[in-house]
Parts: sequence; C-alpha cells; structure tokens
Amino acid sequence: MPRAATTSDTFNAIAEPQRREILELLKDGERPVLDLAKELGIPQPSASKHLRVLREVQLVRVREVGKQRLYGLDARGLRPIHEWVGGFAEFWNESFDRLNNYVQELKSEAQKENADDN
Amino acid sequence: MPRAATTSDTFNAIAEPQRREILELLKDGERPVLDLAKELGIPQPSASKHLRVLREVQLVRVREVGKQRLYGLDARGLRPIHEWVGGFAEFWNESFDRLNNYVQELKSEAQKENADDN
DNA sequence: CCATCATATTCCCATATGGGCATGCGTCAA
DNA sequence: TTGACGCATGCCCATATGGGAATATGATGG
Repeated sequence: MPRAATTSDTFNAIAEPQRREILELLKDGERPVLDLAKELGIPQPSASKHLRVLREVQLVRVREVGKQRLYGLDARGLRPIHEWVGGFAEFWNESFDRLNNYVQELKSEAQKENADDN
Repeated sequence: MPRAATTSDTFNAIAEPQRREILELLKDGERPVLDLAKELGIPQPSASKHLRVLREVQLVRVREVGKQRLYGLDARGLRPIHEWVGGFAEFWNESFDRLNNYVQELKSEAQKENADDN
C-alpha cells in the first residue's frame, strides 16, 4: 500500500510544497485559481488539482463569483497538526542536550581508545 | 513528477501515520527496532524502512549497542514545522468568524430571494 | 570460524501522485 | 444563441512509496 491517501489527511495535504505555498498566499485573502496558478508559476490544471486536495481536507473553501471561484483559507484544520507537533516541544529543547550528551560519550570513548593505542 | 521525495523533507516524513506513531513511542525513550515493530504490529523490515526515512530527515538518531540499534528521538527538526503551522494560528481563530460571516451572507441572500419570490 | 540474533537491504508488486495536455462545463457578454 | 473566459476533470506517463518475502550484513557467543 502506498502512502496514505492525501485525501482526508491533512498531514499529507500540507506535505506538498506547492500546496503549502497556496495556503500562504491565501493568508492575504481570497483568490481565483488563475491568480494562484500564475503566482506559483504552474499551469491552471495543476493549481486546480492542488486546490481540490486542500478542499477535500477542508483547508480551503470556495466561493463562486461569476465565472471565477474564489478560494479562501480555512486554517482550522491546521490546529490539530500544530498541537500534535507541539507535543514534541519539550523534546526539541531537551533533545539538544541529549544529543550533546551522546556526543560527549563518543568523545570520551575516542579519547579512551587513543589512550589505549599509546 | 510524483510527490516530493520523502527524504530530506520533514513534512513528508511525518505524513506517514506509522512514522508519527514511531515518533510518539520514542517520546518514552530509546528503543530497538524489533521493539518498535512489535508495538506497531508491523514486520521488522517495515519498521526499518520507516526508521530510515526518519533518520534521513534527522528526526531520530541511532546508537549501536551490541547487536541492537537503539533509536532515539531528535525532535529539533519538528520545530520549523511547528512554526510554519503556527503561522496560521491567527487564522484558525479568525477563520471561524469568516466562515460564519459567509454563512450569514448566504442566509441573507436566501431570505432576499424568498422575499423576491413572494 | 560457525551459528544465531538484530537489522538493513533488495526485489517485486500494487497503487497513489504530480505533470502535461485535451476537453468538458458553467457563466457572462454580445 | 453563440463565443469567450475561468475552472474542473479525465487520461496517460513517469516515478516514489509502502508492503511482503527473501537475503545480506554486523555483532555476539561458543
């Protein structure tokens, strides 16, 4: 089985660089598809596809205005992710120390070995 | 081109459910591969593969102890992600209001239309 | 050196994905 | 109604991926 379907999985939805860019662009407000496509330098169909994925995980919503479809940000789906990642906050501070300790151990061992060599 | 290589991309690394589980298990401390595999209910090769990906993005580090390889958490790589997602915090609070306004607009329009019908 | 244990790799398969291109579809203006 | 515009879809291709099974690799104990 390949990677979990991007659909209905917010983690996968934001695993795509271009989709992350889209989300960032939408911070400034709603935008039509062609607008986003041009900004990203990708063909319209590609933009539409990415937007579809974002739509499926509900990170964006659409509003039809005439011929255009204005895409807007709905960041609520990002909150769970922020919380999940945040659950590691205590570790990314501490982990430096851990790694540091580990490096210290290696150094000690190395010195010991050098001593043995003499 | 398929999705960006999972290698060297932390976002993709944590897009895999099992890899996220591994990271969570490692919160409790270092663990050998078979241990993780059993805990996740997956074969050892699968665990090794996932661990490799996590290693490549440096979310875990290995320490060789005899025949075993103890995998440990190195959450520092998660910090950038936390910050990126956090950049949307102001929106997931606000977005509810936006959506709400949008719904209000729809209601208004609907009422207007009903009024027109009469 | 040999057998065994703990892991890592490799191979093959099924599938999901992103890109490019053509096309279908709904909306608006003439 | 027709034509143009803005998007969404469908199709095909190349590729990366996860799973399963078999095997290679490394370290340990005898």
